[in-house]
Parts: sequence; C-alpha cells; structure tokens
Amino acid sequence: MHIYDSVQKTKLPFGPIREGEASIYVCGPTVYDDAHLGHARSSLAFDLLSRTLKALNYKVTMAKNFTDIDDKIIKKVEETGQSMEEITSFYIDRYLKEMAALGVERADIEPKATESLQAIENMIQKLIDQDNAYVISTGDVYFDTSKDSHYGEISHQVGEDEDNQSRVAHTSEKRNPKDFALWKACKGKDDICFDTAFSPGRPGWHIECSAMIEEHFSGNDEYSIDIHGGGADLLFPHHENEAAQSRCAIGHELSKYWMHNGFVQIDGEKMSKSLGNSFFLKDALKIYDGEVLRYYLNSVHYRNDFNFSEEELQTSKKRLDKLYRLKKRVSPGKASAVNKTFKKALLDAMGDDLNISTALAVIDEMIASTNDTLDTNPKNKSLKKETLANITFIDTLLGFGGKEPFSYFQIGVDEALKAEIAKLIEARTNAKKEKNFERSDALRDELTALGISIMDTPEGTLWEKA
RNA sequence: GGAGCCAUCGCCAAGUUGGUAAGGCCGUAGAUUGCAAAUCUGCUAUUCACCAGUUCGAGUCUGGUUGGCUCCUCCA
Repeated sequence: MHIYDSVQKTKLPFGPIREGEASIYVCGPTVYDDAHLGHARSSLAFDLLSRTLKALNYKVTMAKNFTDIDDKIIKKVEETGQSMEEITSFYIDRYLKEMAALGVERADIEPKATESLQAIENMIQKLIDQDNAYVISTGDVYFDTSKDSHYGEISHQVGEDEDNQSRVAHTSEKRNPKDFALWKACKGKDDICFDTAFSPGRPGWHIECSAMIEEHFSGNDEYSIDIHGGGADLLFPHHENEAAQSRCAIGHELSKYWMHNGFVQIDGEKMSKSLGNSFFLKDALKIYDGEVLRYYLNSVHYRNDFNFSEEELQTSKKRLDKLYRLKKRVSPGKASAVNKTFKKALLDAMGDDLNISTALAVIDEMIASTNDTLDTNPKNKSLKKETLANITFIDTLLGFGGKEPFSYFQIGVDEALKAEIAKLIEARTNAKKEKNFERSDALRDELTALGISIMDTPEGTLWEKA
C-alpha cells in the first residue's frame, strides 16, 4: 500500500504503527445543516481507503467525529428556538442515513464533542500547566504557537513576519498573531457553556480532534494514529493547529500520514455553504440512486478536484450499467472463487494511493473479456461462477455492484408498471412468433414511450428502465 | 500581499522512481439481429497549455510565461 502524504507531498509506502493494523481519524461534519456533495465525496474517499486497507488484510479502526458544539449551531439554536441537542441529533441522523445510501460503512468510533469534554478539558489544562497555553482576561484560552518550534510544518504555511498580511484579525491579548483559541469563555448567562477549572465556556474548533484521538487511540512513542484525513480546506489552519497542540501536550506527533481530499466544484468553483452553490445530498438522492452517485463521486481520484455535472453523472451511470448487464448475464448462480489475476490487478491499483481510474479500467476490461467469451460460449458455467465472485469482490472493495441485477435496472418502476410491461412484452413475443413485425415494433414503441428499453436474448426478452 | 495545487484526444480521465501516451463516453466501419437494443471486433492523441534548458531519451526533471482553482475567515 502506498499513500500520498500531504505533509511530505509525496507518495509513501504505508508502514503502520502496529504491524497489520491501521488507525484512521477523519474529520467529520459540523452538524448544523444538511450534508452536500462535498461531504459525500470526503466520506466516500475515506470509505475507499478503509475498504482497501481491509482488503489488504489490515485490521482497520476508523474514527469520524461529529462537531456538535459550534458557533453556527448556537446561531441555529437562537434562530429556531430548538435545543442544541435537537438540532445536532437531527443532522447526525440525516448524515448517517444519507451516507448509508451511498454505501459508506459506519466508522468504528463516532465521537462527539459534547461527549469528549473531559478529554478536551484535560488536554487544555495540560497545555496551560506546561505554559503552552494561556488564559486571557475574558477567560478565553489560547495556544501559544511560539512554543511549538515545529509549527507550520504540516501546512508549510509558515511566514513569520507577514502577519499583517493575514486576513485574520487578532486581539491584542494574544501573545502571537497565529495563536488560536482552545477554549472560548462564555459571554452571557444565556450562552451555552460548560464548566472547567479555567473558565466556563466551550471548546474551540481544533481541540476536539486532538482530544478525541488521545481518548480513543493508544498509538506508540512516535505517533498517536496512522492516518489523519479530511478535506483539503482543513490542512490549514485546522490540521496545523491539531498537530501543534497534540505535539505539545503529548510529546510526539499526532499522525504518521496525512491525507486530504479535493473539492467538489460546481462550474469550476468550490461548492460551499458560504458561496451558496451547494448541491445537497438529500436532493441528489431524490433524483439519483445512491449507488450511481457513489460510483460517480468516486470515479475521479480523491486528491483531484471534482467538477460535478449531471451530464457526466449520466455517462458514469452507463459504465455502471455495463457491470450490471454482465451480472444479469451470469445470474442466477453460485459464486466460485474470484479470479486471482483480476483480484491482484484491482488491489494493485487501489493500493497505489487509491488509483480508482486504473481500478475501473481493470473492471471494464474484465467485463469486455467476459462478455466476449460468453458470446462464443454462452454456457460457460465456470466462467459465470467466477464472474459472480469477481463482482462480489468489486462490491466488497469498491462498494458497488452488490445489488440484484434485475432490480438494479428497475429502480423507480412500480408494480403496476411492471405488470404493464410484462403484458406488452408477452404480446410482442407473440406477434414476433407470427412474424407480425409491424405489430411487434408498435408494441416496442409503446414500451419506449413508457421509458423502457428492451433487448431480445436467447433467454427471452429482457427490459430495463432507460 | 503570502502559500500551494492543476493544465493529457470533442468530453471525462490514468500515467511511482525519465524510456517512447490506460480506460470510459461520443463518433465511425463491421459481426450479430426480422429491424432494433444489448454484446463483440476494428478505427479514432507522432502527442501531453506555451517557451527555453538538463538528458542518448521528458507528459514525467529545472527555469520562465499564460490560464484555472484552492488555502491564509466557518468550511469536506
């Protein structure tokens, strides 16, 4: 397995802390609103990572957090009158359901900031005791970036003197312009806050990840976890700050490898809530099947930006359709053993920093050669069984191709229409027997009008939703 | 202002240590079909934004130019 490490900016062989194991922490969403396609892509990218490592026989432990204390959530509380808990649990539930529709496996650990307050307080207290952090007059606690000689090595976003260039305004009580809040003291009696030894308030954004990692992973003398992941926008300042506070509090590096996924763009621009160009997952799932969306969003390498277009999505679906047509052709039956050459080619591709393009090419070649052989010898039973096993392997590794193939092509067709289709096909078959082609073509046109395309095979006439 | 990333066929998109351009869509010629659809076969980039350099050899390395995107503010 090779992984591109965004800190060293190069592809590295994956050598985990513990032989045969992989610990992964991915930054999850702040739960104050619906997830958009960008969240989906990030989630999908690390799902692919986890599945690939598992297929390579690593014992994977994956954590993905929910940030459930945050300014935006508090703002929503003020706007809606709902409790923070009501809001966050609603969006967490939604998020999990939508990701499940995309075939994303649940993380082993799903920590929430509200459930990690003790770990957060402990870490902040430790940093204060070490004088790596300080409390200002308002009760806010800041991390002193000057105490960390390695600050800037994660994002390479160093720059010592051009602080005035920074777009971040900073308060005069900060020791250094780059110092960031570990703890935000509560401002009024209605503010949502939690009690600590230093001040009542709530955690800053960065500290929760560091604290959660310490709470849930043991690591070794050098690193807490193997891989830390998230969107490319988190590299700075979020991950830089996480790394700094962990390094100072724990005395070693936070993560051995850092991985960052590229953005989903709309018309060449990053999709984000602040730009107002978000395509929400819930809306996408109303129009497209989760599996099709998964295939599409995963079809471009995770580090590249992804320009979303419905037209490309349709093109992408055609490719998935081909896999299901083959599956239809070899079904029903019992799977035998996966083809070793095929399996190796897929694992080699995915083991190379998740090279999905090569993996999809390997699959397309398998589909073509299998169809070719089946054209010559339609009754090749052992090939059919092997193909079934190959497709099962694809489903395990990449998360698509697992559906029953006939139902895949019938998504969105209700029972009444199915009966109607069956009737028309039967009538057409009879017309064909009588060589009444005028009538059979007319019946086909009727089916086409219903959005159904048909194909005559030795096994009879099959249909698909166009 | 500072820090990065990217630029490969009409479209999407691979291409680790430099060695002579995967795959998909579209198009096209054929096989198959009553005709289609599905499936298969052939064809479809002497060329990798542009310029210069290193090298026996560069899409891959170096420098520069142009264009696009991102981060430095919440952000996947």
